[in-house]
Amino acid sequence: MPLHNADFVAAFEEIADLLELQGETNPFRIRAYRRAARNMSGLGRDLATMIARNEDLHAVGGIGADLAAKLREIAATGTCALLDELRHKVPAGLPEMLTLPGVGPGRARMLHETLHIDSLDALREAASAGKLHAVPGFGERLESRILEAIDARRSKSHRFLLTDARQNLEPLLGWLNAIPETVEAVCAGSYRRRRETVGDLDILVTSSNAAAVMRRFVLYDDIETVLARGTTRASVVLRGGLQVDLRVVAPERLGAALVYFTGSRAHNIAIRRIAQAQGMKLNEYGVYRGERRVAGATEESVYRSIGLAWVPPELREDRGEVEAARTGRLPELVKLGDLRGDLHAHTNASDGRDSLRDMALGARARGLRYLAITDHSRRLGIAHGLDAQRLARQIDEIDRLNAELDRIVLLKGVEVDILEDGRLDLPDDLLSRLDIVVASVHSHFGLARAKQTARILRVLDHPYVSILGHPTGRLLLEREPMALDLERIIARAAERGCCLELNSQPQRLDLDDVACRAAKQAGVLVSIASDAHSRGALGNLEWGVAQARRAGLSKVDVLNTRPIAQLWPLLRKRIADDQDAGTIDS
DNA sequence: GCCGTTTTCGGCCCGACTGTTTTCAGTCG
Repeated sequence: MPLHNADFVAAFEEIADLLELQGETNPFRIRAYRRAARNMSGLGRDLATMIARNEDLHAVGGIGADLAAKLREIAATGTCALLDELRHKVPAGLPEMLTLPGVGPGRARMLHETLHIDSLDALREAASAGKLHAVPGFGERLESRILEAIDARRSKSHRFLLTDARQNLEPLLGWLNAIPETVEAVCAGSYRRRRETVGDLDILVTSSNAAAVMRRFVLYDDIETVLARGTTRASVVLRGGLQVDLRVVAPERLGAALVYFTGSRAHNIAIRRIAQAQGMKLNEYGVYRGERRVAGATEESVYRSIGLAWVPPELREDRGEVEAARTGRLPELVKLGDLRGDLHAHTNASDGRDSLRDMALGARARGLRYLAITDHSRRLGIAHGLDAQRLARQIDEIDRLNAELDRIVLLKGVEVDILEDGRLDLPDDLLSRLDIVVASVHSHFGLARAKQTARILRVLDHPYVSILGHPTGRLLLEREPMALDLERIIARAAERGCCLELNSQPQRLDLDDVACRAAKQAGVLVSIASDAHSRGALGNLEWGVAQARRAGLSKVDVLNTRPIAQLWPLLRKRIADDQDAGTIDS
């Protein structure tokens, strides 16, 4: 049973947690495991394969001889001696206590030593019996906060889709900007980096009167709990369960504060080390050489002062962007305005809400020059999928509309279902009449990895498939991605000239940023597609573009940045290749 | 435990806030 990158990451994270709980005195040893885990999770290559091929793991970053040996041990046995030993030493149940606010390794250890608490249940019981506040380092307030956190944990998930975050964010920014003492309120944090889900909102307010802003902030109607409140910083929880961290800074420090508050933590650490190496100090107030402040008003000034180009927020994950910023090799990221069209949309012929015409006009209103109509195929009964006759009629209808409409072209397409064995849900002679075929999985998500991979590889080999739709089938916060060997799929897509979709529905964002980066490196074009089921949902493209930017994609890496004339050969390339090879009749 | 414009040994990001304390450790971002 080959392990996945997530398994190696989990093992190292667990080692780090257990080392902390065990009272490891060298914090840098713990940090080494966490850093290696983070690098592995953003790798975009299959670690088990790298290990099997005896490749140099040093390239992952943060992995030396010792950690490399542990990875090989884990690959071979599923675990390693150190992990086993630590699990034996540290009571099970202590690691999950680390996830509670206010409980770190020190207090978790203390709880176990004094009250023999070794699970959340035991902790809850002790807290509600009032036994906690007698423990050194604990008091009544911490006791009740822990109790609340355990109960809240049971009812709420703690990450949010970007769209849900935005619904909370916009009115709150409005409220903050309406405070007279506010110069400007802006969003930072993982939302600004457009991570696919966010755990909280980080908001930065510039003002020369922090106290006044703080007083007004905590009066915001939607606040359920105030977790912390200081002179320049506060944390609250909104009614929907979303945490908001607010920071007030002087206007002339906005740049440094934005860098600091946008993160990621890993990126911040990386750039602070660079500052330090040059004899400077970087914090949320500015860049300092000795006592002298040399930068901080703008983000550009902060990066420039330590010899870096400004890094777009989406790239700030310490995945190579710092080195790229140092050497002038940052990619020019794709922008929403670069998209010339959209290659995945539905109408009311299947499960969409709007008509062909409305979808066409909606796309045109957004400045798009083409829109592929890709309704579902017959197999997806629940979506009223099209059979051969209905699809043939839709093709004629699109021809009529195209003759009538200007400044927008509809492409004739389908989102054809991938059957369990990798065959498609519509006959080849019909698919051959279409401009574009998006093939997607909507069933049998649970196949074993080898079988699922073979299923998808078969699809990529199909002569009429232009794009693999939402390749992993994941639904954020709901459904895990299918078990797939993405490295092989990307390699095959490259070989066959097939494109991969970055589905822009905020609950999909599929492929993710790491896989899109791997696709780019393999030379596979990515289709940023709305998968809109209504005219309004064409706006999904914004979310997809953000993930593409996180992946470091440029305009040239994205299929649908091309004008329509350049699109045809890319959609039909493999048919041409196969015709050249004589495998298909002209 | 990693790693090197400085270093093969000695560094390893930096500051705010809380709670429990009477000066600071632990936690968090």
